[in-house]
Amino acid sequence: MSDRLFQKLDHYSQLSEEHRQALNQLESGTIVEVEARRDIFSHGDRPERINLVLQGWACRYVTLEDGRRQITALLLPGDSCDLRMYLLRNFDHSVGTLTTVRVAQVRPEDLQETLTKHPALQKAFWMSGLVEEATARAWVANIGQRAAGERMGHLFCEVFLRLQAVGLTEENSCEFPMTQDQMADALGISSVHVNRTLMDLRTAGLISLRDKKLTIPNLEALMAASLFEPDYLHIER
Amino acid sequence: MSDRLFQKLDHYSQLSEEHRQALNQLESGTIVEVEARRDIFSHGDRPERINLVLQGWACRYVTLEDGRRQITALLLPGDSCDLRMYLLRNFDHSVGTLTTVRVAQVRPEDLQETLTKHPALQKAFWMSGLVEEATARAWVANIGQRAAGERMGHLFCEVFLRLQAVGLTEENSCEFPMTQDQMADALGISSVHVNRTLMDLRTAGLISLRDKKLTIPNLEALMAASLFEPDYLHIER
DNA sequence: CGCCGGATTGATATTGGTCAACTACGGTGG
DNA sequence: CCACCGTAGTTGACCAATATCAATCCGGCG
Repeated sequence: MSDRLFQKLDHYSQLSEEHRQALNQLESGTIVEVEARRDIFSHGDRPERINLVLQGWACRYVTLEDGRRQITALLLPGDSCDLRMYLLRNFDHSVGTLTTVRVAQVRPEDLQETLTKHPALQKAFWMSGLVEEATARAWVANIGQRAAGERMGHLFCEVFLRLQAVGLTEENSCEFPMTQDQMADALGISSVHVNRTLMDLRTAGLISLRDKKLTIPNLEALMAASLFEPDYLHIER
Repeated sequence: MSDRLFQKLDHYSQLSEEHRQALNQLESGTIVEVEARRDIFSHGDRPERINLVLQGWACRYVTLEDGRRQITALLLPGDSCDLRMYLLRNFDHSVGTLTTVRVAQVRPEDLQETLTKHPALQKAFWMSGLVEEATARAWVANIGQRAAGERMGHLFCEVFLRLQAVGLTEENSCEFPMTQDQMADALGISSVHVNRTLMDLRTAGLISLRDKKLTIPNLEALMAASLFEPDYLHIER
């Protein structure tokens, strides 16, 4: 009974207890536990079920023929791996776990039915798709224009705000279970450089990161240092 | 009477003459000509009308406070600037023209009505949204992992295939009206480096580009050199 | 003719990548 | 209990890609 999805959607559209029930209903079907570093689905697969992340972190990623890998999005609790994708013949990217992940598998028809019955949910899901698209564009700008330190800071800000929106932060800290290798794949820099950049942010007092726990003593400061503008997340309510 | 939108959507969903009529109908309302280097809409604006590109090139872009700019997507004839966005309160990015652009402005209600009447169109529009999202992810991977030459080659391949899908290529060439500064903003490299990288591709015989006209003597070769995989475009039919 | 935007080129500075070693630490089998 | 191993993190030395700065060139146009 995790409720992250409800919390997230509630930012996009005014939701009621009834909607919460409907979502819980959806999530209460098949629940699967996937261990870390496994694919939830892979490039080329045919979409069949819709996977909702209940717990743990996953990511979208693309691999080039020669093995280079780019993580293109993080999937946190409350996110959907493949909402809407069942229209496509094949997935054009993969989704893999970063930690152990618990997903709810939903049949597209069931989701469809729920959405038809609840227009507010329909709107909320629709908006969450828009936000995902906006986030992808923000990542393009992040990787294309920002220097390593800003880039990493931007990622930390995004993660913190997204986790906050689903109630997974404390005062000024949250879980951050990615390894430095994974961060390298997400930021488009080498893992050695991730390590050094991390040091810089630490010695600048902007963050601390130990034992998979991220602390941001002054979020405003980190946002300023990273030129982070939160509007693309559309967390408004 | 440009028909690019119809040609594009016809790749996503089996369309008929009737659908073509419906689309022409939609596009026949307000038509606006926007000169080069103007915004069609700007970051922070409230979405009101839906803009369809009939002719010319535009782009989505984000600017950082200090002036750095990243182009996050190209909008070619047949593309929509802001389909679906009217759900959002404010735009989180801007759309600007690269050349003189002719756009059709459609009221969301009119589009909605057409889509309700024609499920095949609804599906096609839906898919075009998915493709746009997939393209954004491809750009993340492109900028994050590829070296300058591959990156530029990837862009050329994408543009060529997208223009081909709407009937805007000849044998092995197409228009390519971007300046080197604009390419720099799209690829996340400096304009000087764009120039040198372009030289490399030219001397490697992979492309020629003169007077805004791009020629790709051997598309297979360019795709291989750029590690380009076309599946994210979902041009299947 | 003179100006201007874009393209081109050279010289030099930085950032970030690569390779390789070494540390820290938790888990596992003997 | 300890030797061993694997994963993740850290560090140093060196190298390659790309940025920056500054000229110069070129074609179109008032």
